[in-house]
Amino acid sequence: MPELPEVEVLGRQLNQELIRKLKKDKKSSQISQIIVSDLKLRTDSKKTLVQCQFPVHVLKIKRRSKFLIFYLDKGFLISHLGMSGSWRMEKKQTFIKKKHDHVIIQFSNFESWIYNDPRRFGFFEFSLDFINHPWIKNLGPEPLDNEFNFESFFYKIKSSDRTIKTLIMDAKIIVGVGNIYASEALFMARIKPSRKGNKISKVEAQNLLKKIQTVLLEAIESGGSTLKDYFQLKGQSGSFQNQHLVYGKDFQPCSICRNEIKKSTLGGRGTFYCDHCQK
DNA sequence: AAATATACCTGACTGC
DNA sequence: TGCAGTCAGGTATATT
Repeated sequence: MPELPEVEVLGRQLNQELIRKLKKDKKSSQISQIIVSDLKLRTDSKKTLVQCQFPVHVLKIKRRSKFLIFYLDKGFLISHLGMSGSWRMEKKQTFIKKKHDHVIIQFSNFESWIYNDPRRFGFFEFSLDFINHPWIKNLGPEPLDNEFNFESFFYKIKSSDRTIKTLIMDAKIIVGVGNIYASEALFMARIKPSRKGNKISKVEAQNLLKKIQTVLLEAIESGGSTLKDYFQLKGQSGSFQNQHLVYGKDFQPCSICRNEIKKSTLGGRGTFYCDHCQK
């Protein structure tokens, strides 16, 4: 499900919730325990959690790439939603458990944050140092970072024989762009997804970066895209799916030229584009 | 070096 | 109704 905008929205909501907790009383941001189901996610969460000393306070929650990082007073919780993960909150100690609840963060005031993930492609680990965590340390730059280095981005593109869509979905080159927003940004930039990186001009790359940033920001504004599994903290859907221009629109008319939107496969992923508008 | 396949999973949907 | 096959917002690794 979740690409940068969806994770960002969730992170902001969790952080807001944390601020609300902190206003109430200090103890409400204190985690008393974390309960993990026996079914493994991508990795064995339990193995890493034995290092976590309870109780522990949550200080803030931030997104890095498609990961949510919970900053604790000692260490970090690192969460990734995979394809079908979601977080929800429960106010009461005795809440109704749902199928595929895999992680329960229980606070000292008995409120909980629960991670649910049918497909279990998600990821949840405790780590003393997230910067050097194997899944974090090789990540490329954030597209919405003011310090984003365009020259370095363009160098990686122009020196590659790979298709531009796989390049912008490569987290070593730029993080947060998944299968939906890659198709959307390329359409907005009028670039065919199958173009090779070394055939992209500097001006095109500049424009593409701008469109990536635009589409991500707009999606955040809309609360993300909800196709099926993505929900916000209190179960709300995002609405950006209503603004998709090409993703999932094969056989439908292009919003610009009215020719049929096409679907192909690149890097094993469904890819949507307008053959007429995108060069 | 890059494209492809495989692996990790469940669930929704299609066609017979 | 059931059963097989396909596909899905991700990512790492192995193989061609």
